[in-house]
Amino acid sequence: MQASLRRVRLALPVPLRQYFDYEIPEKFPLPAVGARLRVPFGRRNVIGFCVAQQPQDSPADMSCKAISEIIDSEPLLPAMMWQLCEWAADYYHHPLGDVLQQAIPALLRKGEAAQYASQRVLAITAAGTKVDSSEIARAPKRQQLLQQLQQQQQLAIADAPKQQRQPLIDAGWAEQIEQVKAASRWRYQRAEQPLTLNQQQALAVSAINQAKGAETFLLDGVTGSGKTEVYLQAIEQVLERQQQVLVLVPEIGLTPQTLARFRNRFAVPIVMLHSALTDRERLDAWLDASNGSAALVIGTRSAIFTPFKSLGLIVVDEEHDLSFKQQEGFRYSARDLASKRGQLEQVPLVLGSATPSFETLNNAIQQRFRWLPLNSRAGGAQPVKQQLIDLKQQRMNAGLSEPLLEMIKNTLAKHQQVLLFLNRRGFAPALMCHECGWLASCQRCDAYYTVHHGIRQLHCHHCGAHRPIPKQCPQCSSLELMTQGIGTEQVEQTLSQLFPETSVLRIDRDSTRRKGSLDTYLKEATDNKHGILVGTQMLAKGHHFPQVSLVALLDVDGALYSGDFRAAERLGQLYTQVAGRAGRAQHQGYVVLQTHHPEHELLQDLLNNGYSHFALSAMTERQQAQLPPFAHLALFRAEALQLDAVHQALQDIANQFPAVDGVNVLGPMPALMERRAGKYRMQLLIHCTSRALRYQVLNHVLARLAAISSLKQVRWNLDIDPQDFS
DNA sequence: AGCACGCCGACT
DNA sequence: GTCGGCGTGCTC
Repeated sequence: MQASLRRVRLALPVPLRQYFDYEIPEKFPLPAVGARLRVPFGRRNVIGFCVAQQPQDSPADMSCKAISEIIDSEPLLPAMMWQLCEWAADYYHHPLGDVLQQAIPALLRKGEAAQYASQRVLAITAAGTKVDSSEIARAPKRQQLLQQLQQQQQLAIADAPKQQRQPLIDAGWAEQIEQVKAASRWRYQRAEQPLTLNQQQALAVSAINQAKGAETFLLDGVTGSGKTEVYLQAIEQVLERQQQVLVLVPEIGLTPQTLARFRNRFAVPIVMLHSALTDRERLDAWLDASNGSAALVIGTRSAIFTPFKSLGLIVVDEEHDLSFKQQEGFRYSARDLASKRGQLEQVPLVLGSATPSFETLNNAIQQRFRWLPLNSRAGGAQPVKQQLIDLKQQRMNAGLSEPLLEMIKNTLAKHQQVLLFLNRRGFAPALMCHECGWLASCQRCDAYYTVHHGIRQLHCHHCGAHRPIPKQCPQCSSLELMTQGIGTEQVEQTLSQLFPETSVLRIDRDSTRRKGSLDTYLKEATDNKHGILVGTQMLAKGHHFPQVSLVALLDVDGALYSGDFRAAERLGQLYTQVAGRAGRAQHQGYVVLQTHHPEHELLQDLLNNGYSHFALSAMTERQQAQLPPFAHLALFRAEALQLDAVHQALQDIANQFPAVDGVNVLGPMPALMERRAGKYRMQLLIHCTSRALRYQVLNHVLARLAAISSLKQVRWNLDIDPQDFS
């Protein structure tokens, strides 16, 4: 019968919503569910995970290829991680094979054994143990090495120079052997005394420590209120119990300073997972966490998939940060997966932010999360003074109003720093003909070219196309071409001219393209080497410049009237984070906002009543409009060279949706940028009143898509809980 | 997603 | 004459 077929079902690392069955030749044992296998797939070899042994429904008349290798004799991942991946594949309606692939380090994806690399070590032999080291007293270096070996049994090759070790090897006292690092144990040790907590901090620490099982906490604290100290003291208690801790931080927040803060406090093995690691270092870190050698793991988004031997606490710092959501392929939210992981492992989760996302705030309001507010600023820092500058009727100089220039002048006179934000890099966002109004636009996108003065080029920020700046209008041949709008490059240039005595530093994607230059610039900025800092959002996150006392957002109008319903939330977060950068030290801080709409209600609310109040009002609007977090969205995106193919494919998807109360299908509609890199882009928005409904209806629809031929003409994907509608 | 096959423009 | 551009189709 079918059960006699020696077959396995595999989840392969391809974005296809199906499994693949393979024969197991007699010479192999049946692989364990969860083990990796190497198999031929099309014209190449891939590594997949076994999801079922001897699948009963494998069609006997279908011929299957044979596997080529069983890599793991037992499941690669602990049961908990396997469950998390299965849950994620299900929740995000994403193929399990692709989820598993993203959940493991690159070397494991390539079929490497889940082991430390073997290292050559110098080990003492039986003869070497017995020999009296004074025999070679005339060669003191060698004698010292021998004594070291007699005490420690072995040494890394790097610690034993060839000139000294070779004679010992020749004498038969020592030998070089290949050795695999073993799991190590640690004992909790505090390196530095904790700070004294204020009442709210103490309350927060004790609430977290008394958590039963999988409780989630929102640590809601303004900048400077001492969130980190709460993390540290909550972590300490977990480490004391010999349990491990996972800390997730935003992409940009993983700085040497972050690490230093933890290192200084705890004398335990700490592992950092950041983008600069080699594949080998990543696997070693993964193993350290998995076998318990690491006490603390600090990492960005993908660190949520790190297996632990004994996890005791998860912390997500700056939980509102967008970098926790992966924006391509498997579009998971590490923050939301952290919540699921907390439930699976029955450990508490701490979400920290000065500006919580509306999703998290709503969960706190609904009492699904326990709300721990911290609202007193530590160290008695003065509150910043806020100012709205109405740009209507103002004379402007490269995006800078006269009142703002005056404030910059005053700040520089006091030898304090100025921080300016403008979310547009380049010199100007467009080039226009003064005679006929022609605008230089990208051939492949629905977008204008951005003018970059420094490199004398027009750049399309959407497809990367570039060309020289034309001298003449191609439409009317006029020579009067002028730039339109302001970018960071222009602000930098103008400020350098206006304040020739002051060093102006620009920090954006263009100025920091060289590896390591961001760190260098940030260090220079911290050391007060530049009076004025101009940058994009990149400059807003997690950096503290003690000498900054004036911060300004040069143009916030785009966020007030944007097509994206989350724009106001983001502005509120940016403004609040940025305001926290002003005057954390002893001097009075100022934060300035330039706008043409000073009367805008949300803006007034934000300035007069603070982020929490602003968030509650903005959330009322969301509730009235039935938008997240009061509804649950999914977004199908599709692109292709022919517009009608894209439209047809999405229309066919839309037609699969049953008419159900609580499910609304909106579209197909053009994407915010309908044409990008030569392709037409459209989207289909699915709006549901509950998660459960969304889950069911998408399962129903996705099962039917394989039969739809129009989908083969386009590239499409599905985004659950989309954060961005471009 | 790869990877190959397959058909049209600028090079040795 | 080919190298290579990426459009199209397939993967147990």
